[in-house]
Amino acid sequence: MYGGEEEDTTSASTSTSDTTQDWITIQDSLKKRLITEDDFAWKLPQHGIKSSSSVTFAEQEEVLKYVGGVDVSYSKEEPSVAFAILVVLDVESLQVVYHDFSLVTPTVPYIPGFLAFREAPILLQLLEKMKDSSSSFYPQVSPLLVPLLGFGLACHLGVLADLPTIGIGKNLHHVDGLTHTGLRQLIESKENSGEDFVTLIGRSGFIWGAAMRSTEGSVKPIFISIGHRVSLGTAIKVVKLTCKYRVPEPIRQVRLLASEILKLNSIFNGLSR
DNA sequence: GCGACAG
DNA sequence: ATCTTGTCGC
Repeated sequence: MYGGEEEDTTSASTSTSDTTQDWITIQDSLKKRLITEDDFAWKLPQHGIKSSSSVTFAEQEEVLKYVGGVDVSYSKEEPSVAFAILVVLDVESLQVVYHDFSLVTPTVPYIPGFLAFREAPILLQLLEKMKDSSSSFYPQVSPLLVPLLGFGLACHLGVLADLPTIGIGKNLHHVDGLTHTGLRQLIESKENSGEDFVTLIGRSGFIWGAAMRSTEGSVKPIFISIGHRVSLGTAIKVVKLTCKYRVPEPIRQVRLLASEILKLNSIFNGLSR
């Protein structure tokens, strides 16, 4: 695409390029494969209760043990350098039991609304590499740091990897009538409901997700949305299990590893000039 | 009117 | 996204 075919960035963005048109088509086909209810073999771990005496068949079901965290981090100084990172945490100890990363050169541009086309393929590679190696730590579910969106990275990667995923946002996006003040009012009206989360329903009636106070002391909520193969109710329970601080541990740990890797990379660059 | 609009 | 030290507070 050369002269005269550039995207109009000055006026209202009603124009869409050929690539984004293709992406919309792909997105629509992935949407059809999205499963919005619980569809997995494991059950949530029992909290505290340990019956050593009576072990029934029901109790021998697979229990959730490994929760994944993925991220793509970009080097500021070197635009051709990025890292895709995967960690897996043991849900009981919240310790990292597996980590892997790959150096990637971003080729797909970042276009708002289409982040998944840039990041899902490289994250999928890490998951498939892990699956191919028959690692016993392969995640049973993975939260991803994404805001509440209709069909974002969490859904996109979930479908591609056929992995149960959960969307985690740190901020509220003003869509479908959801506003900061509206949320504030909703929280106040539900203050004595005994729940530590509120369900976010848009003007259209669509359930976008939930806002949850993830830690006792935290004022600012996190925003939980459906990814693939996990219902909102289950998503909330899984997130609660992994919240030591406001941001769920799998995401916090993958971000910590990301900053370490970027730091080392920048030191390495510094030595060679 | 301006800014913000996942990274 | 990426860049950041110390500092305040529980």
